[in-house]
Amino acid sequence: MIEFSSIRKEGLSVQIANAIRTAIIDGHLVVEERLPSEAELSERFEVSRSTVREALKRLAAQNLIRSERGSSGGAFVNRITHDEAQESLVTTLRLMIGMNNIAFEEAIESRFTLESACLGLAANRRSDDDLADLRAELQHQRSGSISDEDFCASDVAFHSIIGRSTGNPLLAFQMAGAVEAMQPLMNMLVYRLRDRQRITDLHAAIADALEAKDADAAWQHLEALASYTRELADQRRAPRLNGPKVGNGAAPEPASV
Amino acid sequence: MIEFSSIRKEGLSVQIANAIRTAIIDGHLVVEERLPSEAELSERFEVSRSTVREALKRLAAQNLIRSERGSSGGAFVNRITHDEAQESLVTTLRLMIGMNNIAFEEAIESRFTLESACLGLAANRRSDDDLADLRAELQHQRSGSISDEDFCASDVAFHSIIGRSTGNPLLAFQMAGAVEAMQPLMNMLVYRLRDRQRITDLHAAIADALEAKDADAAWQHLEALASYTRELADQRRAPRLNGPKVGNGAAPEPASV
DNA sequence: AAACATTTAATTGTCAGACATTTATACTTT
DNA sequence: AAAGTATAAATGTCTGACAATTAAATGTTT
Repeated sequence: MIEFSSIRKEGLSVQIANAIRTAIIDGHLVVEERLPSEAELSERFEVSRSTVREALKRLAAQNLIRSERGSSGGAFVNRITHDEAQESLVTTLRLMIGMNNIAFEEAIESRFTLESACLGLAANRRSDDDLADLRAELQHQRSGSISDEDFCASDVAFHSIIGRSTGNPLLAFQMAGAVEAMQPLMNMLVYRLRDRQRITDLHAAIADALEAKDADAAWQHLEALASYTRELADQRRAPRLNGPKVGNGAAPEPASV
Repeated sequence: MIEFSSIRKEGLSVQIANAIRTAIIDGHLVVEERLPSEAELSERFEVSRSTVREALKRLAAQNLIRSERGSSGGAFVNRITHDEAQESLVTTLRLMIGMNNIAFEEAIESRFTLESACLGLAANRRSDDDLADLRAELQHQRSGSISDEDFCASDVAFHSIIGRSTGNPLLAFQMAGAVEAMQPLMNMLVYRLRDRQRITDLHAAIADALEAKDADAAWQHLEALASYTRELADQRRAPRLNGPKVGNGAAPEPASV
């Protein structure tokens, strides 16, 4: 184990959390290594066990460590899973969108910009498996019986697969995170049946272009999809201007479609 | 305030944290709203104060809430600042890179792919202020006296400004996060003086292209920068194969396959 | 009456010690 | 040898107390 230097100002638990976090990120504590027990840490830092615990909870919330109970238990440096990382990414992006006056148009633009960058790579690299996955989602979307929620989920999946098709796990990660983070926004759009049809057709066109490894065509159809999304967003807003004032603004969900 | 439904399995503090987190993300608790005091929460959830505290610490670690002391203190739903969000993004990306076998090439590709997407927008939208900021960083990079660390920091700043030049705060956010997250990787590259010169020249070429609003030229120079970065990375690795064993071995680890 | 000082109340931060729960290991019994 | 049992070590939770901080109420002086 390493020596933690002593502590001075600001909340004790915060300082302890920072000390350990730094040790992890700087690599002094490697993945799966076990930290000293809470009792030992509290002696080492000369604080009570509760204080150490609060520090550990902070780190656990960031997925940096994981606590196991029992005789050979303790706190271990966590090998973060892809899912945990993605959840964390999504949370961060959503907070960023929700609390920093990000306009709907900006969010859409950011997402489609990222996706169009992915498309360039995906068109050259997509595997047959990727293509099959895309087709599977398309079929799902075409089945008229699925709910709005399922349609949106399938939409998220479709675009995540495009990210995956780049063959670059980091790009796939960012792409999937962005798409999922914006799902609540997309959910606000009313998907009438006709809209679904149009969207699914554009998805199909993109899949075709990827199959043909035709990046230009893929871009063109993605651009069409982006415009159409903006159009739907405008439609949803414009009529309201003359209509009755919207009660909440947050939860649209017009009764039934 | 809202009613929290009662709790059953899994760690109590985790459940409580989840309950409150959900309330925040779903908008039942709005920004700057004050949560009940720890004492009240512990009554409401029928757990001890320590348990509630650990839950709150978890949320605080995710920047979801902030605790203030004193008479009118308490836990408040946090309006996350841009910097906090970015720090969180950077941490997540770094964990993802460090713990999920992301190759150097993949990281570089992801970063330059994102940046090239930004360049297209930035070429049309960059303000004169953005341009001035880019020039300022260039001048800084040209002053031969700065340290390696400062050079890297300026490099990060330069590319973040490109993200900002898109005029899209969300893209800027993602771009800055990606660049900063990869700084440790870039730092591994030895920057000889000649390298710096070359890099700065390419930066200047990009800035010129942005000034001329010439997206194609900007892409071309960014591509050159990407290639050069890959080249440096290769140089750094290849000679080692015949040389003495590397002390640390933090990155490679092909030892056993 | 206004400015300043003091007390008070509410709230989070920390501490200490106890008990409950979980889990691996060592031991005992069959 | 296998199965069951005790044991020890660790985290999870509870309880109650005190310290530190802050805002507001209260009191005091000019």
